[in-house]
Amino acid sequence: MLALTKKTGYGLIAMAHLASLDGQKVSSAREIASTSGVPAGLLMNVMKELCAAGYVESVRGAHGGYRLARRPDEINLADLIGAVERPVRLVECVTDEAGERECTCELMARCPIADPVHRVHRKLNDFLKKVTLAEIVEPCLLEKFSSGQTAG
Amino acid sequence: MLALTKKTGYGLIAMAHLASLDGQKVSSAREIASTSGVPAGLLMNVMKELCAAGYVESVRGAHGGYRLARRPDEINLADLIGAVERPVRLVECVTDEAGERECTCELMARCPIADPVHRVHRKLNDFLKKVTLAEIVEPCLLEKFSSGQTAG
DNA sequence: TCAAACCGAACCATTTTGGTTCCATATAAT
DNA sequence: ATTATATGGAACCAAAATGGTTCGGTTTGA
Repeated sequence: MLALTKKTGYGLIAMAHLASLDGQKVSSAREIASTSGVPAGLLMNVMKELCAAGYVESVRGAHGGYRLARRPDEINLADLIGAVERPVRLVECVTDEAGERECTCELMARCPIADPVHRVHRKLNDFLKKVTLAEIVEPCLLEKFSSGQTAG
Repeated sequence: MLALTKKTGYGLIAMAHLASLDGQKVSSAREIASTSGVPAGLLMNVMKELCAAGYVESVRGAHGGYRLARRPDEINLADLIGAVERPVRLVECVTDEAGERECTCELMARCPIADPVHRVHRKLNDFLKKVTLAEIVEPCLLEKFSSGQTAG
């Protein structure tokens, strides 16, 4: 459908939330969920994936939670998508993000559009790599500095 | 999954095929299917949709088939996607291609990322609008003019 | 009249998504 | 120690989307 999944959307919302925290503070998945209105159980799963992918750090046990593991401008949409949903793949016959063909699509031999479409795929990926969490999160940060830390 | 559906891929292949025909010649869905190795029944459906959307013209009856209804440089990927699959929609809360919100997403009121994500959606759409059939089809056209009409 | 082609509409199996639930482990507070 | 709260890991399921088929109808050239 050429759409992000809800998991990615929820992940973005959660990362935006975490970006609005200061210092080493953590926020639990349940907390993020209730603040943002996202289903808690699903968000828990997403957070685990974000953690496994190294975008957030977890603190276990009571008063635990998550915090960002990288600066927002070091996190881009393409990688984030790869962490919580299947990787971007404009067409089936391109599996790695560089757009190289590795598959054994039977159409490939006579497919008249493989090369140009792979080129488009690479351009799409470049585009997504340029979209950073920093710019998605920007209004949240503004809010953070103007309204004095009401989140949480 | 942020991927085109196979229908869109098949549609592109078919349009590329049609672009390689000269003049007012038509090619039947079955013919395109057997040439390109795409499942015939499904391609028939896709062709109907492309026809309904005005990208190809149909000639009914024996010796009928399809031909392009527009110049390849007047057909862009964003519109084509809209014709054969559900429209591009980076997130749920944006339904029209301009990226304006029209939905009534309950998260909207407290969603911290709606505006930036909509901005990204618009940029994605602009990108897809710039990808024309002409550039996807280019190698086919080269083949057409160099090897003297072997296709079909 | 017949066969080839489009037209319209169901119909179905598989895959993906969205979401829940359960159990195990870690840890702060009592 | 016990308990409440958290993550970690994995299975599980329903709903939606996709990929593909099929059937009956209409048009039209031979």
